[in-house]
Amino acid sequence: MITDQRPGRTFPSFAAREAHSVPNALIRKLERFGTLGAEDRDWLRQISDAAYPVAARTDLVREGDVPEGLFMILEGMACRFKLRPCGARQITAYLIPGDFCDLDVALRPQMDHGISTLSACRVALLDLGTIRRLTENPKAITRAMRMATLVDDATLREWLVNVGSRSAIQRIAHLFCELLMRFRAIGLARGDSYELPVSQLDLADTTGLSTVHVNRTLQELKRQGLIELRSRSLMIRDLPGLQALGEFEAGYLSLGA
Amino acid sequence: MITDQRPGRTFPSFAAREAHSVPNALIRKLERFGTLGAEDRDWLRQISDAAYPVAARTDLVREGDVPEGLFMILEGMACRFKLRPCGARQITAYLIPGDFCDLDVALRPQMDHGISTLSACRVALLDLGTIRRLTENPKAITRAMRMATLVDDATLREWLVNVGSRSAIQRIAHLFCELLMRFRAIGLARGDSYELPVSQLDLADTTGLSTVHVNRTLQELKRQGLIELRSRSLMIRDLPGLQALGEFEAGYLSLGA
DNA sequence: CGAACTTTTGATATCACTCAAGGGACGTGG
DNA sequence: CCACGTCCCTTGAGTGATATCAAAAGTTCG
Repeated sequence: MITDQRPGRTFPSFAAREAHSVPNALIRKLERFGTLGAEDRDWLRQISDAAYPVAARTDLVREGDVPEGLFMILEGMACRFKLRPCGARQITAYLIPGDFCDLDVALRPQMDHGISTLSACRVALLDLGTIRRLTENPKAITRAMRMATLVDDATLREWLVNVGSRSAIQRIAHLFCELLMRFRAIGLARGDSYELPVSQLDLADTTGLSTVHVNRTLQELKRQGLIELRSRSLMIRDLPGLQALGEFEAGYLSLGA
Repeated sequence: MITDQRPGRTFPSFAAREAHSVPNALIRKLERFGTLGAEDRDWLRQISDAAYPVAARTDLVREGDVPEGLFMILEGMACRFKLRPCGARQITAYLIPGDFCDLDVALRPQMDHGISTLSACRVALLDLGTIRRLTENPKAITRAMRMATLVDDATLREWLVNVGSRSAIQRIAHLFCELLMRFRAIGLARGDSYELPVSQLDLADTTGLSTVHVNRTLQELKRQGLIELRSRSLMIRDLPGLQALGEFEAGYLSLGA
């Protein structure tokens, strides 16, 4: 077993690095879906500036809540999830910087799922009035946001395929490839590695596996020389190999662009 | 084994019965999300009238296609699906009368999944121009369609929970409950039963199980007195029991309304 | 009445789960 | 600076749910 954990966590440096790149995360993400005007970018920058910090493992919205607006994650990682009566949690999406929850919140009388931070985050909240204006009078930025939502939907379908029909090792391989591409797209990957502030329990609730089996599967991925994972920092050592194993095709993330 | 299959399929009578109720399926569905004007209803009726028949097991769109418009299912059942390199199919959604695929097609450069009929269907196609007009200048009907899309998303999340963390018997129980509610909502259920023109192979590709295990699980559901299933006609004998088993909560289908 | 598909059954294999316990790492308070 | 509690990760052993393989029986349709 290659454990070799460093003494300290990487969170502080993670946060420090993000402090500079993040005003861009949201903009970078949306610009992939079409050119934004200077006005649009200013507006997005204002949103970023108004963001506030939230501790790890904090609920932003709970299932059944009447939504107050649209959350945008500017730093850190969060997730959508559903809870089963027995207490089991299924994570249905990861939210990384630049991601937001659902342009159509204003139409939603109540949440059918919860949203919770996985790591410490910086989060902004767009109020319902702003969203209504955006959706009732669509402009360039609305279009970009709608395309981002299409990607989210496609990602959810990929996750269903993953969990519905792939083996444990394939599920994790696929997930790690997906996250690499998403972190790259917002400038938060260096080469083939990125910070993954997520516990093995979180991975288990994501992939529909038990924690024990996630642990063993991660070891197998390391043993095969496909990844390294220490201190919540993931390095992909053999990206083509990992992609082949997880049947990862990046198309769905960029909508073919 | 309680097989007791009737000599003929029920498709003909199914189609005949639908011929009357279907002009309403789309309208009934959208009216649950807000009052439509007479003009809106007329427009929907025109769409219904322009629908054409499609044979069972026919692809409407394939992954990678550039979408030509928005499909609406007016009779029969269809599905969204993804294919894995090995040929395995994961069904990611069932489309029943009144369902349609994605108001934002116009933004989608290519399909990330396929759509195929499961039974014989009547299908209408809205062209891209119409959709652009609809989305760029939202009106009552656009709002209703957006809400329908929110329900589709919520359903997809439920499916992920189903496949990601429930047992075989729970997955099928949950699915059958969901379909009952959806068929009821468009007037295609009689009491606690409905036509389910779907093979056990289709159910397997939906639930992430093998056909063999689907078969055995269906037998177990019958043995427990929860359902009857003959000639593609499903009768739920103990709805509360089936709901409890599948942890089915109808909320996500109606957005809490 | 034969071909293709679907459902059913039996036997065997395996992937992933559960239970149980030990070992790190980190934070806190004494 | 140490003692303690809490997470999180790791490991072992045993079990169980579901898959796979193979084949027969029923169904549909031309």
